[in-house]
Amino acid sequence: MATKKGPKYDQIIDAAVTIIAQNGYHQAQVSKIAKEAGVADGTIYLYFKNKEDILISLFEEKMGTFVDHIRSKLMEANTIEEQLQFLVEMHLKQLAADKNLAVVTQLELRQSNYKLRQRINEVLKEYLSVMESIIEKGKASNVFSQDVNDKLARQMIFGTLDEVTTNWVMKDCKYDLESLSKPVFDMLLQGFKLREDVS
Amino acid sequence: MATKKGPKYDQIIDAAVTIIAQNGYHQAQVSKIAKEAGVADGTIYLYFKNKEDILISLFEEKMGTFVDHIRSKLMEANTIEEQLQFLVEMHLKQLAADKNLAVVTQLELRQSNYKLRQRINEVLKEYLSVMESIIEKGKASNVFSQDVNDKLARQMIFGTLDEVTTNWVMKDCKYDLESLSKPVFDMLLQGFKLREDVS
Amino acid sequence: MATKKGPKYDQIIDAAVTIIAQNGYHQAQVSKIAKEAGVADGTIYLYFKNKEDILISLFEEKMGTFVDHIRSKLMEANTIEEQLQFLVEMHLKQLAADKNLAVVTQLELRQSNYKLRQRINEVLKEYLSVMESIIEKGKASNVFSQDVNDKLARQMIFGTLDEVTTNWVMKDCKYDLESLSKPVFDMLLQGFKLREDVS
Amino acid sequence: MATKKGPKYDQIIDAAVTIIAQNGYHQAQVSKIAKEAGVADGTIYLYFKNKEDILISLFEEKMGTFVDHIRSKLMEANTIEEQLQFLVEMHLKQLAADKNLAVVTQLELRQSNYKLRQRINEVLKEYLSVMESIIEKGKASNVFSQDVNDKLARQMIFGTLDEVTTNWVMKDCKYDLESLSKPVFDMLLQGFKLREDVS
DNA sequence: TATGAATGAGTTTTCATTCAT
DNA sequence: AATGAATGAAAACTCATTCAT
Repeated sequence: MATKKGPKYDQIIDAAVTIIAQNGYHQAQVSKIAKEAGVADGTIYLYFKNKEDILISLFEEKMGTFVDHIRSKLMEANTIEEQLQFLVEMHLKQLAADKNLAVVTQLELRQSNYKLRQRINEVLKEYLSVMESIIEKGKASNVFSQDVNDKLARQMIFGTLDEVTTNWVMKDCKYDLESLSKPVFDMLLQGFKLREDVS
Repeated sequence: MATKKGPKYDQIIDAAVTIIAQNGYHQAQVSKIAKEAGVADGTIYLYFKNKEDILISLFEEKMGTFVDHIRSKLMEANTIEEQLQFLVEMHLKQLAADKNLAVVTQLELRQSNYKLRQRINEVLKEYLSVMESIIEKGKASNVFSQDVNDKLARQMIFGTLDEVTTNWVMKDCKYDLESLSKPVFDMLLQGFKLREDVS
Repeated sequence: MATKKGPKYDQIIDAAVTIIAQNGYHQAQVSKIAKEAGVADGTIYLYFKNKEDILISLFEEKMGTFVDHIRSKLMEANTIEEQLQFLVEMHLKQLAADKNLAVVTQLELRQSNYKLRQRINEVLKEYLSVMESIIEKGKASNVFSQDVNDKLARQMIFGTLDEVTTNWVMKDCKYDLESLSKPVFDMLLQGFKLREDVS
Repeated sequence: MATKKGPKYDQIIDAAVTIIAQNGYHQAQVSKIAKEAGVADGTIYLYFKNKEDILISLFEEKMGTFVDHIRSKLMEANTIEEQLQFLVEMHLKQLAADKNLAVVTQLELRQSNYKLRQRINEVLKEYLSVMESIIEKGKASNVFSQDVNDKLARQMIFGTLDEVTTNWVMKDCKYDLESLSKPVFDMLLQGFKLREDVS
């Protein structure tokens, strides 16, 4: 069984990111990943239960770091507005910083089967709860409108960030993604803010 | 070659929706689709060039109707706000009305390969341009803020609607999707509206 | 069943020669032949039992004419030598005159299955017996050596002519085939002639 | 890719000869060959790029041995006549000795497509050049007539041997092929020999 | 731990032939 | 006689996973 966390564990995950980004999900055979990682095919199975497990682990590892970075940045925020701002900034910044990873998470991993995608969604839940807690606090502190539906608001944040990033990846990462955080943040904030004059 | 548009053309497309929704993208063999459509395997190839062509045609046909319905509804709108409202309503309403189709477009077809997904994106472009023209008109008539970036706003609309619908599908369509149009519309509108007091 | 010999019968056979020469044996679908002949697919089956029957008939018709021409030319010959000479000349001349047919008989039809090739051999028998009768007469009139084995001599004639023609076809009929009849005839004649001094 | 030359490489080639001889070219499925060779279907593809590659390799391997044997026998020849005699003898002897192989090369492999047949012709070239060098030396040493055309003479040798062997195979190898080498050799030699009295 | 040769299940597509009109 | 839409059987090849060394 998978004796996780040798030095090769990380080698294999990084090789998977590289190979999937280069060849696409359906052309990322285990043997290619093994070769890129510099190990034998069989060795993969000492660290991962099966191919799906590589991809899930890849997502868990990378997403774990991703969320940790966001969370620690949020600690620095003094206001709800800043929390939302930092989240948007960090989301785009981190994906802009690792284009291979962006290609893999935004395009390639979505070609995976239903089962894998449900596991991915579970991993995402932690991130989504970070978003929801910002919404809740925003409403509690009367910065956001009470009319805002927590779950829908979270879906708007995630859906927008995801769509913005996917478009950037599909345009071959040719423009600056990070600089979009300010206008994206502005629109989201306006969408949630307390409205003086809602009919 | 594909002599499109007999009565069987539609039979096959509808069979494809049913089979993909029931079995998932990767378990939707041509022979299953043929059986569901009540034709022989080979007959499929009188109407479609290959399996990929079935899926592209499916998307084109259904998306065509989808956008047409939205467009004609938009004609009835008297204000920009109503246009955005009708678009959100019709988007959710139509997907709520055909759950099989929703499963196929939100989940299954995204497992397709890069090439098919790029064709899908081309088909989507027309819909996206409908969204962008609402943004443009909103800004031109000073209902929306000049600070709003057309493309980002469009990505927010689409990303939000897509995420909302995907979540609904992944929860097995258990709750009422259509009733979400009002709060979703509210958040989006707030996000774009002219702001009295932007810092 | 095949009501042979309408005007379309010949149209179809000629279409078959054209299509096979242009596309190769394995790319010569019945529907292509029908289209070239200007008839519907189903019409083919009013004149031929099946696809194989087209090819056999093609060979029979063309080979019949081929042998008839040779036979009538042989009537003009005054000596055994001339008979052999005329046979070689006519063989090469006729194939040189219809390159499509040469491609079909020398290359494409040989890709057919064992059964068809055996039928072709039966059709060839008549031609082969013409060759053998020349050998026999040559030996009877003491022009050819008694040591010559009838069947082997016939195989040498046919094998040589066939190989010479096949090489010409495989070189895209780029050189003059007919002019080879003199040297080919010379070699064959020498091979059979009475030898003054056989060791 | 084809990591040629394990013990299984030869097993598979021999299995292919057996299966093709028994079932015919078009009934020689990869799975049958694999079963006969005692390996899994997939194993075939560790040694051969595709099915065509099996057949090409089969021909190359067997033809290589075939020509090598002839060449080394020719070294023992003291005269041009003996060279021609040995070539004829060895050609017929080797095919007579492996009837399966004879069936495959004389009948079945000729049903292959144009591309494969052209590869086969390339492999044959080496053998044909052996024949041509005999012709050339025969003319140089004034044993053969200067009137003999090198290429045509080679075509006569090959065409004759090929036709003789094919007839034998089509008669189910029922008679003795090897014993035909003497009369065949005699006719060929006469065909090429210096003629005292050529008109 | 590590290797890598071997396994074998699974699916799209073509095309000769039919038959209702 | 003529049509042409519909039929349905049949086979090469890939690649995740195993296991003897």
